[in-house]
Amino acid sequence: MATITDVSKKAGVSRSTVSRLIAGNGYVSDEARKAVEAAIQELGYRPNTMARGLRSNRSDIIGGVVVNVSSPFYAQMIGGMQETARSAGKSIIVASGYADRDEEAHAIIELLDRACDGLILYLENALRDDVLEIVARSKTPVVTVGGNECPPARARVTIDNATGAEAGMRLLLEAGHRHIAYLSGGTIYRDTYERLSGIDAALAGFGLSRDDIYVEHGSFSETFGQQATARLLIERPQTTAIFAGDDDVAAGALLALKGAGKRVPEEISLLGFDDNFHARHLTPGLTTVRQPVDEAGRVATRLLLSILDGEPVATPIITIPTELIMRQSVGPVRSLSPTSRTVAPALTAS
Amino acid sequence: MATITDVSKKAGVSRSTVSRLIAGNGYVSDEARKAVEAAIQELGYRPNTMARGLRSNRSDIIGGVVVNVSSPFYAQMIGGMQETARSAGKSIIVASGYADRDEEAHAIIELLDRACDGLILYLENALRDDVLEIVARSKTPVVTVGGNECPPARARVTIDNATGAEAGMRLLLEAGHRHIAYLSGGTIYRDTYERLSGIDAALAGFGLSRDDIYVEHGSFSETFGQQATARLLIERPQTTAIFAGDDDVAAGALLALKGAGKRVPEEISLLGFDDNFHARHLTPGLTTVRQPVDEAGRVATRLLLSILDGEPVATPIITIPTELIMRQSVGPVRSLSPTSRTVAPALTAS
DNA sequence: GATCGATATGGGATCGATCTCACAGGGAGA
DNA sequence: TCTCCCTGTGAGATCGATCCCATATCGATC
Repeated sequence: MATITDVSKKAGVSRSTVSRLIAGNGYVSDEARKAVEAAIQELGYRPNTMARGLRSNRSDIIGGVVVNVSSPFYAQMIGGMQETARSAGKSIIVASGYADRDEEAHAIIELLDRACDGLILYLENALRDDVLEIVARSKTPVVTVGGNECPPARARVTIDNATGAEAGMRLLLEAGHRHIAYLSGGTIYRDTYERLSGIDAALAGFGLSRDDIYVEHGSFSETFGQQATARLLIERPQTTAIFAGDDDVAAGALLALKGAGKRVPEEISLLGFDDNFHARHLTPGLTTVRQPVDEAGRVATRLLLSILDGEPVATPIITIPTELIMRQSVGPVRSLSPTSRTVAPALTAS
Repeated sequence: MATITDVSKKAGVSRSTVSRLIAGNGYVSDEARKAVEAAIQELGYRPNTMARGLRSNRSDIIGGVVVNVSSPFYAQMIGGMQETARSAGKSIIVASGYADRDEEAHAIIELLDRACDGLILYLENALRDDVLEIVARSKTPVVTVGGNECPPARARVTIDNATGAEAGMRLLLEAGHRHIAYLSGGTIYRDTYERLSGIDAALAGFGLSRDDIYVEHGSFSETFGQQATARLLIERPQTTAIFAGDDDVAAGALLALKGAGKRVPEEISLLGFDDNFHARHLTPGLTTVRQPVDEAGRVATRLLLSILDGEPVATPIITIPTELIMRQSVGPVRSLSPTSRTVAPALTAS
């Protein structure tokens, strides 16, 4: 591979001049510029990233940690990150934290070793103390997405769980539902509490409180949705609507409902959260609160890029709005004859 | 950050000794080893990746190009790659090629600029000539996955499309179907032809040929599946089974079938290909040919790692077997009374 | 006792860029 | 004319590791 010295020799200038031209700083005469550009072209010269990085202490690599790169949810976020990073000439290395504190620690340290210019973290646990110190010492700027708060972060991107959950709950209440079950996710997540506060707000708007609905905590998984719903059908048969903590929980709930021969939404309404990849493929299509996770990835990356450019971060917390996606799984309550056959509810499909 | 010189000073040895210890080659006395290890511990020393890379011309980064990192299909593959690479102490940078020749070229060049030790490519187009030359000149080993052949590749991992398609078609034939439509993907993919050859083989086993079924070429998309199926229902109402080019096509087909009030599998059977993320979430669960794409990612990475270790590549082409996943969308043909209500077919659910 | 190989260590060149500093020429203003 | 600033260029130090080579010690073998 050609080096900068080869280029400088061919162009009859010094390495410094070539370097200045490439970096776009300092003075370069038109004559020199042309000669160097021709030499670069002819030799097919590409600067050595390592040498540059060693000297300038920049790698042009952004590190990302998500729960699991294989999951469609995070894949979307990574897509958003990559798109944005690419337009700034940076690449992305992602690692999985597998929702495990030590795995997350390992992933972060690995990324720091790679001299990432900055980190975007979607963690499920608080940072281990030793890692916290290492991150701080490295002075690598950090932006977090979703999840819980994380001390070293210079900025945080969250999705507006509260308003999303509020809109979802209001949808159910406006459809006349009063026997509502909320199958929440795990209690270790900030998301969970934010959503609950939104639910409270919606309930309050109808003169109700959380005591007027049934709330069960579990995990963000299909299994939980299925098991909790199966239990629910036996213990609380009066339930007319289920609000699932996320679409996985909703998918599980739907399996249980179908298994019990319940028609959705005629007999029971089902509302999800996330707008996962498969939400629109469920039957009936799942009405859900969309979390624009790709947008979160883009925003987080943009934030990090501007921090790297030395721009002051105006708003250290950016909240991304959710969106209610209307499909077919929520319908009006049938209070008098809950098992009677009804026409499909008049909600817009998407 | 502490450097190797700091460590050597603290331990009272030379940098060379520290370097030898870390690299694990050359001789280091027990005494020196202990002193150095203590110093490393105390200073929290971590070798500078850039400096190491510059000198040794290794980055410990593997570059990957897939069609689209956001897609669940490729996310799975990336997960497999990452898992394997991690255990060898390497990281992965992935870029999207968006099935566009120039985008793919751009992605590859970007990865080469990052001095990736090797590349894993899942491309949809032949490499641009100039890129081919650059890759060759860089001597970076390349492993390709799926898709078409790619000249610079030292090894290739393919998924056994032919056998998979053969097994799928045989399933339909054994269930008694004779009016079969195959909604194929795009004609630019090698996959397409491999699957067709498998289909031919299955047909031959029943004394039939491709002329005895209906084949339509389109693209690997839900839209194609939906439109082609809608057309099919009008123009070839005798069809009793649809074999979709992939699960997206199948999802589209299912939408069209439901839209037309057709019951699956009672009135018409539907078979997919891939075992996409949402295959099991469709209703009915989609019987499909599983492409173990995560395994392909793992195998490709393992191959690349052994090439990087200088091991001779015994088998330059590795074929990964597919697997028939039995769910509920394929049933026996109802030749006499195609619209009569039937019980669910006796196939194993998964 | 000389030779040889294995063990152990350090010195210094090197990878390919960036970046600071010194310096030169030329035009403007005092 | 002298000074000062702007433009333009190159020499050389530097980043933090690796790696080749020289050297030293020690025990075994002839």
